[in-house]
Amino acid sequence: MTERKKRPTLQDVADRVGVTKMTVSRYLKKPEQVSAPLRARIQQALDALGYIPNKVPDILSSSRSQAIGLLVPSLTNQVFAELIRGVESVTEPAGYQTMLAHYGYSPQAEEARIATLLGYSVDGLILSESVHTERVRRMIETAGVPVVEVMDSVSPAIEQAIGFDNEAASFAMTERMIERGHRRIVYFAARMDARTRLKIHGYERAMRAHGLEPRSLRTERASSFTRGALLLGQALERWPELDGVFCTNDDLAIGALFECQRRGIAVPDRIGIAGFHGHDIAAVVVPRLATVITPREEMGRRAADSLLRRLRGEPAGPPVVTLPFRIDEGGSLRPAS
Amino acid sequence: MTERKKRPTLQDVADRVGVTKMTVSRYLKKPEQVSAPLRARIQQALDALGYIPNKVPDILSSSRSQAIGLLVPSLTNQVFAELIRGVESVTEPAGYQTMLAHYGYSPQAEEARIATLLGYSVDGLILSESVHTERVRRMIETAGVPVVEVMDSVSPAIEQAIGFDNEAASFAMTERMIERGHRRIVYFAARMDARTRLKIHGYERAMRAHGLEPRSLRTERASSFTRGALLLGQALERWPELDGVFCTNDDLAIGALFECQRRGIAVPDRIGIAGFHGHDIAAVVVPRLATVITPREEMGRRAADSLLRRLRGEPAGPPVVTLPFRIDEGGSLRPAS
DNA sequence: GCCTGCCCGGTTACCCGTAACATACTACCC
DNA sequence: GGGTAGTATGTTACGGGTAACCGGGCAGGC
Repeated sequence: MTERKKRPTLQDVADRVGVTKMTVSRYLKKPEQVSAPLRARIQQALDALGYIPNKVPDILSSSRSQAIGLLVPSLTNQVFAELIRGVESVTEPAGYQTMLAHYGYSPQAEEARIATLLGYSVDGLILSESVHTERVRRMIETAGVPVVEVMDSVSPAIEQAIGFDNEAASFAMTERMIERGHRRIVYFAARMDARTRLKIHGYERAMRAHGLEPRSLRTERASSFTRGALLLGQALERWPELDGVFCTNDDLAIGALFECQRRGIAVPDRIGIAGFHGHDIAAVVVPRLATVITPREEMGRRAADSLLRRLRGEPAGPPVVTLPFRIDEGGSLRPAS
Repeated sequence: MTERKKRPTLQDVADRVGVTKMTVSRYLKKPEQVSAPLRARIQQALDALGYIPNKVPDILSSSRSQAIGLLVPSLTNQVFAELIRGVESVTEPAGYQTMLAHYGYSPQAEEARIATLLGYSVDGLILSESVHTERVRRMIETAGVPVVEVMDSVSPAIEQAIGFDNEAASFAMTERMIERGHRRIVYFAARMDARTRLKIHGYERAMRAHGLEPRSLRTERASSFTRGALLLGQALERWPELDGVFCTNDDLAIGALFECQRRGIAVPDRIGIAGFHGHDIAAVVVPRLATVITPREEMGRRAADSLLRRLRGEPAGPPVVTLPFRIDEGGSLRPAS
């Protein structure tokens, strides 16, 4: 059991058939160029030895891996699961492998992941961030691989950004809450990344535009249902008269919603609650959660599409693509009068 | 912009310094073997060119990639996110790269993913399934890489299984529901994989042991909150007198719980609800969800640990490791009398 | 002065699949 | 029968980092 068996190579298969490995390689890639009798014998040898194709030598000599790297900050966040699905719906049919890496919202970790991916010779990168270390920009530049950034359409892109306008989305939802009669609205933020800052800015701009005072509660911890519940408690202590909560994502919002239930606070009569992203769960809680529905899967599709297009040598398209978002009021805001 | 700059190699760096690439390679791996003045000049050249280490040639010549493959059926499922975290908490400090692949519960897709990973010369594999195609077993055998299977501790393992007893866990929760006074309990299952079958079996065994009639509702669709809500509707139509629902995972259970809220059905008085896995959300819904808390992260840690150990040539340990589960009654079962 | 040993850098070969080119052989035409 | 085209296989070289081995120069001991 401990004798290490070397995995079979093309040469092993070739020896067994009595041809050169080139012929076997041809059979695998362009079978019609190999005579019928040989085809049968080669296939037999492949089966007998259990040959597993080895991409490494080809990557080495061609410097092309037929793989792209996809970086997401987190895997537990539903948003990125849907982004991944979008990317793979394009890369897979095209015969490209997607290498997934996550970096826990840390720019340093992102840098390390990118270095690793480039070490495997990925042909292109999709990043979920618009803020990067200087070394990231340099690496991408010297590696000469195409890059697309997703999730945001505001910050200046390395090459191309495909996303939506976080600031505008946040502004729009805040206005909607105000229209529905909510006034003393508190913003719940978790991790303070660039996108969160944009969203807070949108919220504050909308509040001020209506002569209202913005108030926000921030935590450095990761967002979660539990965290949303905790934040609601803190907010009520600090601003007992609050009548609206706008959360940076659905997790916090759902947590806040449950905490209201637990405390017997009527939603939306006493407090209106809104989330961000529009996940499955927003549609099933009672009352349904008001949320901003963002084009997560579409961003993935578009980004992958643009990347593959460029790998085929086609032009990159516009440097910024802004996809639309949509507001779903659910049942957690006061009804329109 | 369109001139493709080739990414710098060790040779380029060496030329710039006036040494051979071997010396540069040494500097990167064992700097103490290079004289101090050269060290400085090499570092300068590395910075100037922005050299990015290339793992591919080394993988080719050593057949070792310092990477392991981790296969999970789904990324949207919280369970696997935690499994991944457990694996990486071990592989990362050890300097191993984790290559993630998902296969949507399809054995054929699993086979394809494994072939791809082996094509990149991963040094070992962690699989989340105990049922595999014949070709999967053969590939792993001929590739000669160590494998660990997680999530289940019952089915015969390829080499080693680290998991928990799905059947026993399901049996235990069913008994608990019965103890709490629920009798006409319906089982909600989604995708019919091997683990689901084990869980159903545990449920049925417990029901029969108490002279109760097992009833289950199955759907081939993926489980989700929405699906849980739908199943509850169907179940009530078919068995209006049901007083308990045991779901194959928390998502379905939460969906069912909300549907009860929507219909004004009292939980747990009229209907008791239990889920499986013990995610974050189970603890925040009102009432808290009864659920089986499974050792997701620990399975990942143990599996990675065992795999790395074997890669260092140490013995594999027992072929089956059964980790404990725990039942959390939450508030969605009737109180103990 | 010569040998020993160390330090530090260079040389060589290897991993394996495939692009590009070369060659053998057949068939067919005028 | 010589030329041409086409088909089927072989030959060669390449990619880039590193293990294993080699060798020059210098210090220190006797």
